[in-house]
Amino acid sequence: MKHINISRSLGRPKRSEQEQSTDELILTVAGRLFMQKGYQKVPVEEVAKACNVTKATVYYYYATKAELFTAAMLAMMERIHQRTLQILSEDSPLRERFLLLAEVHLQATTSIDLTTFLRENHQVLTTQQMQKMKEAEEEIFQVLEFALEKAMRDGEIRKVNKKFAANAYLSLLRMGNQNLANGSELFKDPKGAAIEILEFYWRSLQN
Amino acid sequence: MKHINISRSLGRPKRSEQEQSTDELILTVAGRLFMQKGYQKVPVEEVAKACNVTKATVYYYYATKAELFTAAMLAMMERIHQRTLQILSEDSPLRERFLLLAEVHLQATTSIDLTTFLRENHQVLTTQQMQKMKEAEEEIFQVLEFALEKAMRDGEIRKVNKKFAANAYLSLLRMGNQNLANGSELFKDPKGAAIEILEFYWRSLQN
Amino acid sequence: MKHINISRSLGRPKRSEQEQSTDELILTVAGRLFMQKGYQKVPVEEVAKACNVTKATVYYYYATKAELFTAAMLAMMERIHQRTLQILSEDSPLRERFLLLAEVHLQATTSIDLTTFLRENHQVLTTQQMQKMKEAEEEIFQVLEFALEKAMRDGEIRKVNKKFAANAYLSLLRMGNQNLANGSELFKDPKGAAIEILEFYWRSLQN
Amino acid sequence: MKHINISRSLGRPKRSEQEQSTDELILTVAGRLFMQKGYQKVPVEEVAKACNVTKATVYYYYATKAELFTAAMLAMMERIHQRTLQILSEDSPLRERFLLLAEVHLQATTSIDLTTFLRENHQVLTTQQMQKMKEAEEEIFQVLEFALEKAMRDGEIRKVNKKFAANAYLSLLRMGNQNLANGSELFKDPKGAAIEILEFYWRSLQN
DNA sequence: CATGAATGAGTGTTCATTCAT
DNA sequence: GATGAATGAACACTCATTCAT
Repeated sequence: MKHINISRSLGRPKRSEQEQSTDELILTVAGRLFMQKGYQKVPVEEVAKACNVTKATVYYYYATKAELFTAAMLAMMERIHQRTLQILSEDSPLRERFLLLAEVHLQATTSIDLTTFLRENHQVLTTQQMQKMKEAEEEIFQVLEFALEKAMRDGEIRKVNKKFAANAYLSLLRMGNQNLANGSELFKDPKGAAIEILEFYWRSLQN
Repeated sequence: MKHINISRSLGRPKRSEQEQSTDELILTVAGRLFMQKGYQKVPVEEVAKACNVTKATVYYYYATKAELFTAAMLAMMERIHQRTLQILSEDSPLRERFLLLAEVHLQATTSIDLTTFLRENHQVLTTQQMQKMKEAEEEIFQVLEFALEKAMRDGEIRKVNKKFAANAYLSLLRMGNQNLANGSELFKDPKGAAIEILEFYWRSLQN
Repeated sequence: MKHINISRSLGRPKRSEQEQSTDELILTVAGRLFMQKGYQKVPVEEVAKACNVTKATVYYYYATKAELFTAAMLAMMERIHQRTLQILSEDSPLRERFLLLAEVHLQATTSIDLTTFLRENHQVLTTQQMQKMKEAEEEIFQVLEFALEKAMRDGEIRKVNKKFAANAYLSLLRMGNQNLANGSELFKDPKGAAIEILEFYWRSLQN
Repeated sequence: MKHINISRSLGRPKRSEQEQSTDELILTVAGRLFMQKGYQKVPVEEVAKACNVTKATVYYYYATKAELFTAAMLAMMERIHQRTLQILSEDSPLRERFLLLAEVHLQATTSIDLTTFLRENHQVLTTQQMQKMKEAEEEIFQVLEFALEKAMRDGEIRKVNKKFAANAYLSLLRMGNQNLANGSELFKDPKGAAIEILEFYWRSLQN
């Protein structure tokens, strides 16, 4: 209703937040802030200011803070979902695709791993809101599981519990993200981290 | 007036909270609550009430909420440290010790993985407080790394970056914890989870 | 787009709200809502929604909320005025006319007694707005007073302060309304209430 | 618990609000303000300021605004109850006692008639809070009804529905209060009003 | 050792009102 | 004639913290 989506260049959707409609701008900014500081530590006012609008404007579009949070997270997850889907749709060997995926996600500020983050903030959300989040999360997992399943069928990797393998993969990526985020000397750069993580992970999948 | 502790169902009451001195009681209870709900969502008042004392009493022992948090976390980490140290000090094969460690920690409500938790709440702490936490965390890691190093020297596992391996191990354990915590069907019980996780992890360490 | 009025149970919908012009519709609906919940507890938005228009539309017709309130109340009072005038214009004995008036008003959701209601909300109105209200109220009183005066002249009732008598009459009607509105067992139905009230009131007017 | 009632001279409890404990002070002031301007139009902050404390202090004693309101009203009603009881307990003729009661209440800023007032603000209260109010109101009515009943038994007045008669009496007093409050020329002073009202009312009770 | 009282600085949310279209 | 977008000013309520006793 309040959406007037005026195009969206598929290539690099980063630059020029000014072009977004106000509600989209709020969504993007809120998502960034919530991820950076956590739900509790971002007053609605801060989101508003970062968007050059007033608190009341935020409430014009999103009825409650929790709803804004939900919407922002869902949008984020959808972006991740798409990016993941796109990478895994190529037809190179799974190992290559997983490596690429790792690189991409270790570079992104928005981690693939909303899991932890959501769990922390799950208490403010209504059951329905949580449900939506779970579904969105599940979709992302399914993309991974599907790719793993195919690789098993093709004999590219050994038979494993695909759910487990998907979880483990994301878990290791999250570890990478965190070590990159804080100044740990474990990894120097995303690329190196991706390689090391995948090399380690892959051993567990090998025939 | 005597404390009349009317039980508190969640998380087994650490045998005989009544016997602890007030400051220890506060520490324990605070630790439990912070872990359950997160730093932001636990008012000092709540800690106080759960201890049958007043807010002012909490402040009598701990100058600020952040300090209480720090102290509670350090105590927790110390307990984990000790437990970990104890398990890894035995002289069975590393794989067995890691399995046991996994079992123990997947059963505990207090996860071995404070890493994530600390990162969330890191903004309220002073640099000094963070420093202490880092050190405590580091100690836990070192126990793992030491065990891994020895196993490498003994040829029990292949040569790997021990820091990386320790991180990966904890990362997978955390994944286990989370899947056990929310109702995911991935694992049915801690024991099974421990086995599956270790089996997966170990493949990456094998010669 | 057509109005799709999905019924609104409380207070019979004043036959065919759809036919009214928008400004009249707003007036009617606002009147009903203000009476039901009180000025303060009816946001302009609520009036708008109940009319299937937007807030801005309400402001298009009425410059401020207070003005809308004033207009709605005046319209209401005018209706009451007319109804009262009509009943009291008949030439049956005063007692009969007062009884009929009582019945009619105890059945109406919109009480004859705006007095109290206005007093509550008098602080938001401008002096001029209050003035108009006072005048409208006064007109209603005058109809009663006129009838009382005539009855005195005709010897139908004893000599009393007509202003006082009019006030007392409305006061007792209000009491009736309230006892009917809340579930008090004092009265079972409007008709019975009217009879009882008039019987009591009349004794004070008798020669 | 938070009450430390340090005496209370039975004679004239008006003067010297400073002697009251903070919670009592808040109660008194809140009562006065709510009666003057209505629940909605008195921000908690205003109550606080009028007491020379901060908003937070008000909330220290009363969990919500509605609770403060309830407590203040109950206290008021209790005072009215006591005053009424005291006056009606004397053993002069009912007419004299009712006259005195009328005088007293027409002079008081705090009207005997909370009925209307409560009805307006009833929507913010919980059912339980409303219940308490109703009970307190009922008690006041019972004092009146009891006196009326006795007068009937003694043949001082005719047989009437005592509930009705009590309601009517309060209704007329309220009318008096309102006409005294706004500048209506109907009454010049409380004493005169009391006399006129009682004279009118009494005719309906006479044998 | 422990507490009751008090507070300052938020923080989510509401709402009357304006204005360009 | 009607509206979507935006806002400023309130306002209820929370909470970490202080302090005299």
